[in-house]
Amino acid sequence: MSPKALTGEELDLDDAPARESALFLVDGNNLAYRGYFALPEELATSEGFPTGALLGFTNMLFKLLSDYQPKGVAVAWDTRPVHRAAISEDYKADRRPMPDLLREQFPHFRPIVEAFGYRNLEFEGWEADDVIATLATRADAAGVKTCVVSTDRDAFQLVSDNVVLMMTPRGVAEVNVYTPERVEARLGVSPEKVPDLIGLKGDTSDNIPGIPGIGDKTAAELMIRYGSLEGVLEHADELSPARAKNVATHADQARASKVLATMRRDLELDCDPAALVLDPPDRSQLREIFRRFEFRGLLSRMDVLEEALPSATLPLAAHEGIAWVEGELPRLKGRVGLARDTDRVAVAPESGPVIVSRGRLDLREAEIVTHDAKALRVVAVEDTLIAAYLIEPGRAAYELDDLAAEYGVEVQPTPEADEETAALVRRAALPLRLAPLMRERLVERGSLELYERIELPLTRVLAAMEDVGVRIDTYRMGEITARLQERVEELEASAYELAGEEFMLGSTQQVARILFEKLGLAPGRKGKTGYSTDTRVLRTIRGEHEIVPVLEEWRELSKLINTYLGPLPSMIGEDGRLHTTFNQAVAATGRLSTSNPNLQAIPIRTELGREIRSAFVAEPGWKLVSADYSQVELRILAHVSGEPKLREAFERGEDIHAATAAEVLGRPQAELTKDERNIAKMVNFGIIYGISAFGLSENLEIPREEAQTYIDAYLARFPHVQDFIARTIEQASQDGYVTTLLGRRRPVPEIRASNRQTRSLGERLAVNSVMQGTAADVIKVAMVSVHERLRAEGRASRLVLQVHDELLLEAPEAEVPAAREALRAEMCGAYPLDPPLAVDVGVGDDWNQAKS
DNA sequence: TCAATCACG
DNA sequence: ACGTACGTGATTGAG
Repeated sequence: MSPKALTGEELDLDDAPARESALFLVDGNNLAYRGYFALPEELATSEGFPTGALLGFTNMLFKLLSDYQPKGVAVAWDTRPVHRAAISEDYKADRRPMPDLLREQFPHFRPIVEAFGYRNLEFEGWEADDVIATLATRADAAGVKTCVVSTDRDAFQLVSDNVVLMMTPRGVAEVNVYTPERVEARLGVSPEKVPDLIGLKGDTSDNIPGIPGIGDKTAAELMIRYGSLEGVLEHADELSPARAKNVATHADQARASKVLATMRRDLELDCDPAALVLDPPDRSQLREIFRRFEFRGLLSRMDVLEEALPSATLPLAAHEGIAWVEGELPRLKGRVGLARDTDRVAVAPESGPVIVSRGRLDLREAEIVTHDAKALRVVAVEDTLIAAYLIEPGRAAYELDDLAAEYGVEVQPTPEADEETAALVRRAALPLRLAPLMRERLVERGSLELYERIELPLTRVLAAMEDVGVRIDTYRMGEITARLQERVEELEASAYELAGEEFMLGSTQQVARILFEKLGLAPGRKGKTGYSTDTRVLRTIRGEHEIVPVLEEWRELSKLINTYLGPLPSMIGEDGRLHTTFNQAVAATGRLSTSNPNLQAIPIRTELGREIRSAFVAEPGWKLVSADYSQVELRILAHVSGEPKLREAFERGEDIHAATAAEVLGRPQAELTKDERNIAKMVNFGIIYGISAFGLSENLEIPREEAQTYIDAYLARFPHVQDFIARTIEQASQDGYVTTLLGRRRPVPEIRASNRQTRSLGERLAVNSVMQGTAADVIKVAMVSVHERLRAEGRASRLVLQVHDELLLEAPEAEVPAAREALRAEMCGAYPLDPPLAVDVGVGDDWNQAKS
């Protein structure tokens, strides 16, 4: 192929290819100069401020938004060109200084970019074209349709299947757009050969010498004949004698010119093209700018922008097909997305095809980015599940596809694969694209530390705990079950006899019918489906009929059998241990939860419950060590409120409920009755839960007025607590969220509801989340520290369970003292609270013993 | 699938 | 005059 039209005049260079572009990368300096030289120098405001360059520049930015529906626009600016200067000393020296008229206008370019909702990019030490080359290359690799806006001839080399080049041949009114075919038609060479071409012919505007006497035409002919600059130099002897001599003498200069003309495409810039998403244009700001610079034409066309609103997000493609790997062990490096299904793994590198393998992959040198690292049992540098949870705790699910849609991230479909494989590939590729966007959100929220220092490391700790499990004494459990089973049957028979009929004791509706209709007992509260028969109702009518205590006991026993004694033994693994699942992205407050089985709800409050708990045992020769925080939430309350009376009571090591009662009643602790202490205890709980008179009255089974007087008395005696509650509610109503001491944020939209009931709920949530959430933060820090300390000390001791304010550890007998100390020290030192954190540690052969 | 109940913190 | 204590998970019966 020969160069058809060296000027580009006869070529069709319409802008249709640019209309497919999602991302526009603009060389800011280039465009500023372009505007300056294209428009009359005397263009100025009525007060004489020059505006020519600004107008040309602004017209172009306006055109991008109005004509091309971009998803993202970034304008790159030169900084000191230290890197380029190192290659050619002349390069910098030869540059003309910026004309004064342009210099005056220069400070105004960046604010204009911002007003359009575009991004300004500047990277210390790099020029705009290198930045653009790097970003265009990354976008290309990711499959993002990109348009580079520059008149720099170097930029031709960036054109590819995904990248087009937009040039403004005269002024900025007209645009030419280059695809690879058009570049070849214009220059006679494909884009990747552009540096060779410029190396030969030079580029006066960029001070690249090339070979004197070789211009567009000759350079193109030579390139077509020999394929590359090196090829031309090698075969110089085949040329006419005069030209051969010329080429030979300037060979080095040509090689240097090629280097100069080669754009740096591999800068280590901290910038993801996917993050260059448009903000909506700031119309009032734009109007203000247009008015100030007297851009009347643009002002009158403002309405065009209304229709040109960009879609909110920049879709991004992440992979180029699939590479199948069988039986090998490829060693992967760098950031990779990772996903797994039942028998295959998929690994998505930043660019290039996704690897799908049935065999094992060597990921030791890879930085894994994934969704739910714990489930994959890998250590990840990014976990989009965890990040999404921190950004938005309390949502029902964190499906990768949902998140992708919400963040506007898309990956290339893989039509060559079956549905299952395509989904697997997608799950590997998506986290890689999502993670940087989520990271940005975490930074905005001040939750990055929480993410990196606590939640991410915690995934490994939890995985280890799940794997270890907890040993069950099945014999002891079977014994209890048999005993209870017998008793339950007795109770059932007895209940039928007392009721005069057989009925389902597990049916609240049938129980209600028996109690309140057939036997005529006084009904208590009612729910949606009828009268309640819950524990508290039964307790109040316990003396009224013999059947009631029977029902109460049946309830307790059947609960224990159905929820624990029955199911647990069948869930024990081959290792004789129970393996729970820790859920790190469920609780809105930041707490963990456990499921299958829920080992955070193992009984303890009743004697029978403690018996069940004693079936949780240590391995022979080992011990269970239990450490629980003493009144963490109230200590956190004392800390965040700064209430001296509360703080001092903790400092003195007092029984906090007794101390509260004594303070409120104004009497010495020694004189308090059990009831008085219990009331104070309930009030303390109430404060943590976000107190309400109704709630307290329900719980203490006292009139609401009385409950209110307790609350009033409490708040009067602890004014800092009252302040804290008021401040927290005020803050939450303002911000719509509350934050824990370690930067965990919980949105509380309820607090702005117009419905009073919902709003009250929001107030309670706000107050409670600060304390419950901070307590969750604290124990998570402790878990990571304990785990890492034990590993660093080379101990066999290991964490096995977490129950909100308690850590359970299993230790070989010889390690018990060290394990105890590790727990105590790391738990107390997890956060410098005032009053300080305190823990109670116990050791035993079973969980019940360890707790007493 | 929902409501009620109850195990835990 | 409302109707709530905060956070979980598992089981059961009812529709």
